[in-house]
Amino acid sequence: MSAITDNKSAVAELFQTALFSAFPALKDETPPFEIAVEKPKNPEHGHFAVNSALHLAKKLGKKPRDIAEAIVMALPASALLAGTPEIAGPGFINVRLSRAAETRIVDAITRAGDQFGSSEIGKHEKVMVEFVSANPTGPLHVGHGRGAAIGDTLARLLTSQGYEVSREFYYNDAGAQIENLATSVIARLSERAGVACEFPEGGYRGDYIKEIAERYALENPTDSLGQSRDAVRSFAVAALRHEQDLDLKAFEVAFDMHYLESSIYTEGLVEKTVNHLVAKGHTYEEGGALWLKSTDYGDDKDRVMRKSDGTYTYFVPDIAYHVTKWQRGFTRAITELGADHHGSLMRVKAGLQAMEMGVPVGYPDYVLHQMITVMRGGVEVKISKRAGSYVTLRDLIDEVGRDATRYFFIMRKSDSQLTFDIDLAKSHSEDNPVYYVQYAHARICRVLEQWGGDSASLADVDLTPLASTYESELLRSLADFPETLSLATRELSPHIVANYLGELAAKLHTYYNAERFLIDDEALKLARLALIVAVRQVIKNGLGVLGVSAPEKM
RNA sequence: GCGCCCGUAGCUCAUCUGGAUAGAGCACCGGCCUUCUAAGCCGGGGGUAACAGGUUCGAGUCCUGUCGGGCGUACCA
Repeated sequence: MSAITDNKSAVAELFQTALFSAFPALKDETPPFEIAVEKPKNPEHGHFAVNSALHLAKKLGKKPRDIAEAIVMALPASALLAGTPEIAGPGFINVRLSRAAETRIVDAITRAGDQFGSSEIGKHEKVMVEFVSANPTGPLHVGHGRGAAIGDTLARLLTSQGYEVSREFYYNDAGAQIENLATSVIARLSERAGVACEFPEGGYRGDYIKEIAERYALENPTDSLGQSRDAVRSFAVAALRHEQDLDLKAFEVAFDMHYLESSIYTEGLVEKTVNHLVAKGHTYEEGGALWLKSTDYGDDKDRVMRKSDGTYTYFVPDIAYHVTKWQRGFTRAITELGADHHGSLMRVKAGLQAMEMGVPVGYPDYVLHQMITVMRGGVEVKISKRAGSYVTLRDLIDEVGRDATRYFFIMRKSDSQLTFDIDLAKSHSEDNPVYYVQYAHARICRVLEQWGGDSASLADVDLTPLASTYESELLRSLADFPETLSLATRELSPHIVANYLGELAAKLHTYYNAERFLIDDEALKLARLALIVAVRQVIKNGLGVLGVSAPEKM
């Protein structure tokens, strides 16, 4: 529980008392009318605003301003408030906190430290975040990178809010893509051995296929033509999985579980799922195929589950996989995908409902991310040498670093398109949003270093000397941090955290440039240092949620 | 055709469960280096929130329609 939540709910409680004493009849309503306290955008409107007078105007048949006045008159005395709240505009009541109430947030941050901003909202509910889930058919590309950054940040957010989080990677290691991979490697093996062969239509053409063929031939001299298709296939999959693991490690994204699509087949879950759906009566046969009546559950057309040739379409294992999530006890599941997969959402949700096994409507939550355009020197970069047709995650990490890559991937709403400007991500200037935030952290470290005292000794400093508008602005922002995290978690929107940090850093830089910290007035100096130590803590916690480091020097 | 997402300053984007005069940065214009980092600061111009309706005391935000952009819409995975 943070101090500002205390302030906000304390203000709400105060006004609730006043409201009921001014208009006792409201208490008898079911449910009783509740005061809503909000934070005005404009600082001139105080710390909090109460707009209940506007809501109640019609109900009470009075003018909003008269109602507001009656409420203010009925307010009990409180140390929380600075002066009498004023009535403004059409009937807003603007509340200003006393200095003591306003600065409480600094103590709260000091006490909570790295835990500041976390909560128990999740009540240890088990939630699975599935993300990346790339086919092991090539190096990870920038889209996977965006998915990795978003998924991992969501997992961190959920953890901070008291959920029990499990990260999972779903490997599509079965099916046509994998056969295509094997075919491509075999073609390169033939080529390498000087055997004439046509490269397969739609095969993977990146240089990495040649590398794999080269290694396979070296390690399997008796099969340098790749005549053992099974051996080639498993060699290639293992090699690419290993490479993807290394990329993710460099990105500092770790998974608790890798779920193999092939295990869905080997464990017979496909048949089990189909039989279950048939038994529940949600299927029919037509044209030799077995169809799911997904239109009964909101899909725009029915879907084939078993083709007339007897094989299953891909979405059956998708359903079976999501069933396992539910059966493994994940009462919440988040599936992070590229937006080009959005066609499968409705089918999976429909399939899960048709299973009639108590899965809540809307399960799982989908978070989709839009395409990325990579820019360098003002022109779009489309190709990496190794992968051939796309830019790899590794290219970005190697060129701009993990911190900038992660930050850039999450700083925009995931469902809007992202332009990744490599020059910007590398630059050490305020234009670079990551640099700007990290620099704020380093700058505070620098001031403390110059001061030379022990920052732990600032814990009990008297904060009442803080009086400038810069300081009020910072206090206000600090108080917003817990809500920012809970909002970002609720909305499954990591970019909210990045936006917050950008604003906090801007306020810090403005403060830094306007006021001096190392001054002769000892009381004011210590108060200011205590404030910026709190700012540093919040920046560190915020960057931690994004998986970005908070450097002490830059 | 149908479904999903998007449309806010010249550009990139904010605007928290509907609130008060829609905000930042870049770019542009004008000032500031004897300073804890000029890797910076201060000031200025710039808007019919795609468009048209509706709900509301109040709409960029919710609903409907139109236009524009992206993606999807296989007995492909």
